[in-house]
Amino acid sequence: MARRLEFDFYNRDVLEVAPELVGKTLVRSFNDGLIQRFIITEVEAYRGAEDLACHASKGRTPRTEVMFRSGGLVYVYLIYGMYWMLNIVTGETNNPQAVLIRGLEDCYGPGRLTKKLMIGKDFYGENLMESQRLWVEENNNKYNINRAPRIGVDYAGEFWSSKPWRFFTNNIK
DNA sequence: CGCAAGATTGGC
DNA sequence: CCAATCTTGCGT
Repeated sequence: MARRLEFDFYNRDVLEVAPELVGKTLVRSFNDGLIQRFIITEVEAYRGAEDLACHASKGRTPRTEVMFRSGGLVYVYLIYGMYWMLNIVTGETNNPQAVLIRGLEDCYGPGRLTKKLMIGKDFYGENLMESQRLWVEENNNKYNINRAPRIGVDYAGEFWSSKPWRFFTNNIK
């Protein structure tokens, strides 16, 4: 079994953490003992209060509060009344950042993968360094990383929506 | 307190 | 192309 990623991995700038999360293994453990592992294939970085595409640009609210904490926690929110978005908080305290998990091997789409992994509201604030039901493991295989603009953030204006803060690999399906 | 919009998806 | 579906943040 591979090593679980710890605090020092997450507590860095999101632009360092996000591309390194691609190729790592997301692990979901269920009550009945079933454990599922998926390689992360696509992510997006949301970086600080100044990033108008980042929810934290709205300030510290009940929803965005967890992003203001230190790295390694989970930020989940409901979009379009239907889909839960899974994010991993990064960076130091009071520097609101998060990585949106957009794709896993065999499962593309941020709304689809949370449905598949049964991740919802009750994962808000989950500690990936201690959780018994969700964490990320090291993966020593190397994958090439591609960069592209983030998806669905035109509302933030071209300056922010054009930043190449989506990271993905095509080594894996 | 009302309301418009949303880090999406699947169906027509 | 567009409806679904409901939380959130902001304006009144």
